[in-house]
Amino acid sequence: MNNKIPDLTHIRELGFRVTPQRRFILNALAKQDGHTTATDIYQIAQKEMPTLNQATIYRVLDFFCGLNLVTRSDIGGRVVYEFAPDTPHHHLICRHCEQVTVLDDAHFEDLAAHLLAEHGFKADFNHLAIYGVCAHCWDKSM
Amino acid sequence: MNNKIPDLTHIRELGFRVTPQRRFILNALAKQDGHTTATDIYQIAQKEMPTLNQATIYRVLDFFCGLNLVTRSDIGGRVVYEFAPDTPHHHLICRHCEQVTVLDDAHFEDLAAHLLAEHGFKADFNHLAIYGVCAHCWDKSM
DNA sequence: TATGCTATTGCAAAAATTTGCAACAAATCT
DNA sequence: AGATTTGTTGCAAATTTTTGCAATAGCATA
Ligand SMILES: [Mn+2]
Ligand SMILES: [Mn+2]
Ligand SMILES: [Zn+2]
Ligand SMILES: [Zn+2]
Repeated sequence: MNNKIPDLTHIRELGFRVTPQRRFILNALAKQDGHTTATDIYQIAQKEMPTLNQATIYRVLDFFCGLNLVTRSDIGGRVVYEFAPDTPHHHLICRHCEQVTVLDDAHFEDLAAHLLAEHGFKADFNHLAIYGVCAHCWDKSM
Repeated sequence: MNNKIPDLTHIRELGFRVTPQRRFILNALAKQDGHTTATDIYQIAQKEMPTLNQATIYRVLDFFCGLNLVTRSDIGGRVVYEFAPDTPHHHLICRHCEQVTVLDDAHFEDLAAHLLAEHGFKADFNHLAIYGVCAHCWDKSM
C-alpha cells in the first residue's frame, strides 16, 4: 500500500494547471499498489467522479508520464500505468510463464553512466519491461 | 534497405502453419527499412492483397513477436513493428526533441550476463526504447 | 473580488485494437 | 488424389484509444 500523497502544486510552476481531474487520477494511481490500466481508472471514476471523461483519463495519464510522475509500460500485452515511486524499479517478464518480477533500478546505473559518458545521453530508465526466460522455465526446456 | 527474405518454413516444425497472409506480412516488414505501424501494413495490403483483414494483421504481428521474428515497441506514442535483424538494436529517445537514435545491443551484454548470473534470468533485450534527454537538449536547458 | 488569458475538459466522432465464432485451408496420412 | 485434423482467417461487433472543437475553469493580475 502506498500512502504517499502526490505533490501536484509544483506543476503549477511549470505553467500547467492543477485540476480536480488530475488530482483524482493521480490519487487513484497512488492508492493502487500495482500496475493499473486506463480502464481500471475509468471504473473507479465511475463511482467516485462519474463526470470524469475517458478521453480526459488518457490525456491526463499521458500528461503525468511526460512529467515522469507516472510510468507507462506494455506488460503482457496490456498497457499499464503506475505512480512513479521514489525508487525506480523495472520488471523481468518470462516469455513462457508470463511471470513478472521486480528488478531494482541499481542494475542500470553502470549502463546509465556509460550512455552519459559515451553518447551524452541522460537516460532515465523508468520502469523498463525486460523480456526473456526465467530460471524455472529455462530448466524445464533443457 | 533490407533484402533478406525471411525463412518461414521453420515455423512449420513448431506446429504452426505457413499461410499467404503470414508470408505477405513478414515480407512487407522486411521491405520497409524502419519502424512500421499496423496501419502502414494495412495500407500496403489494400493494394497488394486487398482481402487481407485488419484483425489478421494484428494477430499475425503478435504471432511473429512471440517468435521473436518481429519486434514491437512503443516509440513516441506510436506502436511500431520491425523485422528483427540478425544484430539486435535499441533506441535512445529524447523526451524533449523526440529524436530517435540507434543503440547497439552490445551495450547490454554486461547487464545480460549479470541478470543471468544473479537472477537466473535469460534476458533478450530486444529493441528497447530508452527515454531520456539527448546531449543537445541537455545543453540548451542549462 | 472581478477580469482576462488560455490551458484543460467534455463531448461526439474517428481511429485503432481486440474478441468470438463459423468457414476455410495448410499439413498429414491414407 | 481424397479424407481428416485442427490451426487460421474473415467478418462483425465490442473495446480501447485518439482527435477536433466549443465550452469551461485555473490562476495571474489588477
Ligand atoms: Mn512496476
Ligand atoms: Mn528499431
Ligand atoms: Zn518462466
Ligand atoms: Zn533532444
